[in-house]
Order: sequence, then structure tokens, then C-alpha cells
Amino acid sequence: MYTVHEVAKLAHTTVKTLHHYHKIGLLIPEQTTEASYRLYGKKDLERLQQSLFYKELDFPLKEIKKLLDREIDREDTLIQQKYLLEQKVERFKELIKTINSSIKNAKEGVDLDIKTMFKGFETEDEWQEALKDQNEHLKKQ
Amino acid sequence: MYTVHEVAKLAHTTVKTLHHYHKIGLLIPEQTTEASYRLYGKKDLERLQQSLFYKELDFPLKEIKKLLDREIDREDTLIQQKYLLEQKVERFKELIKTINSSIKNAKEGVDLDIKTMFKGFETEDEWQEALKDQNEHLKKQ
DNA sequence: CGAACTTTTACGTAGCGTGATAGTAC
DNA sequence: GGTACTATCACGCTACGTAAAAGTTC
Repeated sequence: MYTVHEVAKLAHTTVKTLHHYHKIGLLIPEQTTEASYRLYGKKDLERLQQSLFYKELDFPLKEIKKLLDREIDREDTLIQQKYLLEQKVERFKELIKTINSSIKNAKEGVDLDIKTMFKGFETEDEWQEALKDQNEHLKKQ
Repeated sequence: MYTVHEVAKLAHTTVKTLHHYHKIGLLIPEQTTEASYRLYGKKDLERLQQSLFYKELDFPLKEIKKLLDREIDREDTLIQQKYLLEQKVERFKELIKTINSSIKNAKEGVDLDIKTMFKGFETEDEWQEALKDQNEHLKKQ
């Protein structure tokens, strides 16, 4: 069992964040003491971990809650999260490419064409679509 | 010259976002028509591009404005942004590693030790520190 | 003339941060 | 009994979303 402070330190987040997650029902501590001190167990830490992964993927907390509440299977969820993180790495690599093009053109004083300027951002929405498809996929299974 | 809608489409953002950036002074269109329609030029698009890069790096808009207002040199800024994006890719790779460990342990039904569970998140703050150092570094130049 | 833009104004929302005040553990 | 926690309000802030009403362009 871990106190708020301990969990915050372990997960590199803040006490206030844990309070917030408690309030919105995203992460309810396994136990509370008589003085209503929050006590988190192993399962709570696992759920927090998965929440943080989703957060890195820019999922809104409400959706994270939904996803974890109907949690099909921890392993499946982890596999999906891994896939999404890999997608994100690809997007970032695209952005780096775009920067390289921009640097090159800045150096040469040439104007970069506009489509190229925003390459890698474009994937933002398409990528959101891909996310939905992914979720649809999971639901159907 | 591009209208709000055109810019929004090009940069894969929204009209409202451009309004907001105008309002806070982050991106003021080069021209406005008689009917006060916003018209964005090439310079504006470049500034928007850099803003979006910083946004991907989780910089608050206020700081982005500051950074771009004192813009030392577009090229230098791009190089710094590239470096920071690469850092971020590394963090994400760490997270993927963490997921792999978690999947493995989920498979074997073994409990993962807690420090490992949050590896990759830990860099969040340390990474923020690194950011500050970077900025300090730039300021001193 | 209609369809697709555009404007400003205004209120709503998410995800916490930041005190303030007060109780609690050791 | 002091120090370091903990709790619950409550208000503030950022970065927009989401209408709502009205003008504009082609």
C-alpha cells in the first residue's frame, strides 16, 4: 500500500493529479484509512500506468476511464498502446524530416513549398482516424 | 496571401486556433482586408510552423510567443527544435520498452517491479530540466 | 441570389496548479 | 510537540470548442 505522495513520486506525477483522478473516478484508491487518507495498491498502480500511457497518446481522461473500465485484458491494452506509441514515434520522425528540409531551405535562403512545411502535422488528424479504426477493431473482437 | 480557412487546412489546425493565436498575439496576420478578413503571408506560415513544433514539444503558448518574438535566427531555432524532438523520440522509445516489459510480465503473470513500471515517465521532469538547461544555454550565446 | 465563407462576442470545457484552512501521523 | 504529511474546498489558468448573430465574397 502506497500513500498519495509515494505514488506521485513513483509515477512522476503530482499529488494534485491523483486527487483529480480520484475525483473524476479515473483512479480510485483501493483503500482509505479512517482519516480518509488514500492508500493505493498494486492494481491501482497498474491502472495509473496505463492511464499515463494513454495520456502520452493525448487521450482525454474521460475516454481513458471508459477504456480502462471495460478493460478487456491488460495485455491486449498494452499491445494496443505499444502500437500507438510506435505510430507516434513515426510521426515525430516525420516532423524531424520536415525540420531538416526547413533547415536546408533556410540555409539556402530558398522558400520551402507549403505542403512540405507542415508534413508530419498532417498525420495528426489522419492519425486520429487511425485511432478510431483501431478502437473499432478492438470493439469488434 | 491565404485566408484563415486555407491556413487552417494547410497547417492541419482549426480556424478557431488561428483566431486564438491572433488574440494572444502569437500569430498576427500580415494583412487584413477592409472587412477585417485575416490574410496570412509566407512569414506568417513560417511562424505558425515553428509554433506548432514547439506545441508538439509541450511548450505553453506564452513561452512560444516569447521565443519567437526574440527569434534570434530561424535556423538556430529549427536546430534546437530538432534536438528537442529527437529527445522526445528517445523518451517514447523508453516508454515502448517499458510496455514490452509490462507485456512480458502480464503474460507470465508475474508482478513487475514498480520502478520499471514507470520508466520513461521519469524522464518527464528530468527532461524538463534538460529543456531549461538548453534554453539557458541558448540565452547565454 | 444562395452557398460558403468571414467576423466578433460569449459562454463552456478539460486538466490540473495554487493557495487556504484544518486535521493527522510519528 | 514539531515536522511532514494528509484532507477538502475553492478559485485561477490555459487552450481552445462550440454555438450565436451578423456581415461578406463569388
